[in-house]
Amino acid sequence: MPEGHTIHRAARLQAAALGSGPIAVASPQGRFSEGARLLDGSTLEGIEAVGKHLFYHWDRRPILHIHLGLFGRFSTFAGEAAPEPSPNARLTMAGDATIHLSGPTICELLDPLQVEQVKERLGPDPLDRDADSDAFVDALSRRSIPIGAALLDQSVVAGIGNVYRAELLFLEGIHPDRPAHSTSESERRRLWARAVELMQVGEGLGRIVTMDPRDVGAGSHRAIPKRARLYVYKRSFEPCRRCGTEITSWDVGGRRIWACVACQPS
DNA sequence: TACATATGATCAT
DNA sequence: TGATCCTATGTAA
Repeated sequence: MPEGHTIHRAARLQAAALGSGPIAVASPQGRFSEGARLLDGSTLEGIEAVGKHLFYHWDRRPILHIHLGLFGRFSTFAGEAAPEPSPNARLTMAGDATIHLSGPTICELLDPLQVEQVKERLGPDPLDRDADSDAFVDALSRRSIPIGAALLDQSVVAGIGNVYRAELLFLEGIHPDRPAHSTSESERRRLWARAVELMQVGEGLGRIVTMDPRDVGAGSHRAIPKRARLYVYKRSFEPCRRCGTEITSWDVGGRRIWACVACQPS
């Protein structure tokens, strides 16, 4: 279930869990056997997250590039013996902890130049402390596509996916069909600030929670019932949590989006 | 058992 | 715009 927050969290937790010793790398499924052989027994120098991409840096080995896509998943086993990996496991890494990877869109080895080329295609990442928010604001001002589509374009902003785009546009009161360049500069700046805020929450919790506690009732995010974490995503025909208007959904940029057209006027 | 669905992205037309 | 790749899960049959 990967938007950028999942990826950054994985980088942080996996680096800590795997430890600094040699890592046994294998590919039970076989489609990454060659790469696994090359990495097997090497030590990990760090895991870098950029948008939805992960880069594993090893001691004198090529860089492992992973992108989970829609279906990719990690399973981490620490403190207990890891179970046999599923026959579909593309990659397993065993150090202090064991990690199984299945279903990634990308699992490949790259040299540093190729890594730079991947990064060059990405816009600023709200989870990057040094991100250039002006680049995001400028990119939106230059696009005539719907703002709902622009937020999914990873060259505009890296790490936002279908859940965050719908929730961000709700929270900022912006109709998803509005052309990106029709938004005001202050709307664009607020979108960025909100993305940073929401994705940091998501990184910390390991799931997407966008509701303001004031709209929920009280208590910590952990106490928020499953059904009450999001304002609009997948809530067709249900009442808006702010105004009661029925949530509607339609396609924007090739994906389903949900919105309250009363709170998000066109 | 089968089908629908999913927080993604690319490529062909 | 549509087809395609990748896997797991939940619901319907």
